[in-house]
Amino acid sequence: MPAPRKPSPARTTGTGSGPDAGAAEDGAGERTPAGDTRERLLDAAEALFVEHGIAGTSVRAITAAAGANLASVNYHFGGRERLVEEVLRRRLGPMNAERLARLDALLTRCGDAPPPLRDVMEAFLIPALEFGSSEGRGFFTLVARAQFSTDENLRHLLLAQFGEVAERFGGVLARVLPGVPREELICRVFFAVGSLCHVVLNAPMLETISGGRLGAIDDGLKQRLLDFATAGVAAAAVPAPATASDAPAPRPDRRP
Amino acid sequence: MPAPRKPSPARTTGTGSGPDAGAAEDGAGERTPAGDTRERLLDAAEALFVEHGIAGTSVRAITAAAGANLASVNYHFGGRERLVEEVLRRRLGPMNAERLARLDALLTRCGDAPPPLRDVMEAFLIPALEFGSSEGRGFFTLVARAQFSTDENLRHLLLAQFGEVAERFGGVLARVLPGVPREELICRVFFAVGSLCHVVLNAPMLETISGGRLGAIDDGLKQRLLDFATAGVAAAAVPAPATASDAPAPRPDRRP
DNA sequence: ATATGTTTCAAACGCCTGTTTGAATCCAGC
DNA sequence: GCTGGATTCAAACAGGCGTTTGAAACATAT
Repeated sequence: MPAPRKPSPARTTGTGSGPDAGAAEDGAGERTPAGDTRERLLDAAEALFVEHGIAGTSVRAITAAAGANLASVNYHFGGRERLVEEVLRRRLGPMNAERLARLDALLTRCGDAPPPLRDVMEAFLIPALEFGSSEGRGFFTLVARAQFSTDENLRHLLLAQFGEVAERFGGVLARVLPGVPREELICRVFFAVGSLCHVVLNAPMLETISGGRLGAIDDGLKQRLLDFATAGVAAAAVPAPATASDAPAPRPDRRP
Repeated sequence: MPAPRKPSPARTTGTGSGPDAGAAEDGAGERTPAGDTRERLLDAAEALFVEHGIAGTSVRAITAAAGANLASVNYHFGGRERLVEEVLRRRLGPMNAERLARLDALLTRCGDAPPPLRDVMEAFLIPALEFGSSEGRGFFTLVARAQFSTDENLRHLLLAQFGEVAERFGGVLARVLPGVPREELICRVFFAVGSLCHVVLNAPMLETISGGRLGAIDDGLKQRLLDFATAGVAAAAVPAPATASDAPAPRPDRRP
């Protein structure tokens, strides 16, 4: 019996009498009177995940930080794993919504003309960085970590939430860089996400490398990342595979 | 007693009679007759770390895969943590050595002229990708994972091994892109490392996103990463911080 | 005041982890 | 053919983990 869950009799899911049940909402909305504990658990878990990683945070640590009983995680969520998912889901939606909102605002502002690439990248990157430093207090660290984790379950969750964002931005980018084939665009945005995650997770390391001159995710660093990603995504379509010749591949300088 | 190590009497380090001892070499070189087990442990650990992550691999799994006794890890290395370090150290040296060798070869080939940026980036990126796909069978996945782990110990290890590489490449890059301030260069290479790690760790995810058209770390993907990183590192020095104006910042097109 | 359903609680369970231990085994040197 | 150091082995240890349990506490409606 390798499956560690659902072992007890009579109780089919979770701990049985708990309100965990459905994946999305529990029907009653959030009018639960003592839903207090649930929220405290989510907050405590998020904070601890950011600091010690998901795998490095125990249910005991979470409940202790939340001032709740050890069993409360199983009661409210039906298990540790489902709590993790809920922590991610809670902020992933708003974050991606802001990305899309910024993109919409940009498109509106530009009318029929294709928007500047840098602004598109900004709409994509900045929300992640903001969620990662001020509002959600480093939430994107969590996303980045989940991205690099070995847990297939988490990665699927991220991929699912990411779908609409990828679709919309992909479409706009194809319009901004009409000469670049679709799969090339996918690649480049993928690369940019890598840089983004690296910054969010390893900003302290950057501080060490630079001897203290860099490190904090401030406006300067944001601009630098934006510059880097913009230039990378805009790289020439199909550069010469040859190595010896110099020529950094002449920029098409395409712009309507 | 929070410290889990060195609890027993008479034995000061590790399990006592084991040959682990010093951090670097144990003086006798590698002429140990039955050093066979030690090597098998390292190989098995590396393979399992690549597949299931470092945190997700138990000493029991390693010893089982190596056909060794459970206690052998403690006997030969003095503990799980020291085994992890050794697995990393064993290949990190050669990998960075190849980076430097490629850089030297490039410099020799170019004589007094500053080498093309793309070739410099290639000397930096390709060894990691090769170690990550053919020779060391995905070893760089391990480095990338350690980079993103919460384990401060591991990250310090990486940083230490990375020192000389950073120094040398930083110097050459400063010569190739004389207009870009040092801290800007550091940042950009840092970003490129992020892309690199993302590719190595999440190539399967790229496959999902692209609908199967991309995914394997083949020559095509390597070239794409190289293009992206080269363009990003070569981004204009200090672009306008304004957002609305288009102008992807005119390329200085500096080249001697 | 009683009955009902929800939430909290302390305690335990079973499992897996890294490590330790002391005896068994191997293998050279004499 | 012993002796002694190196290596392997099976077994156990202590501790942390996620989860379960059944009763206590609470709130609410009748």
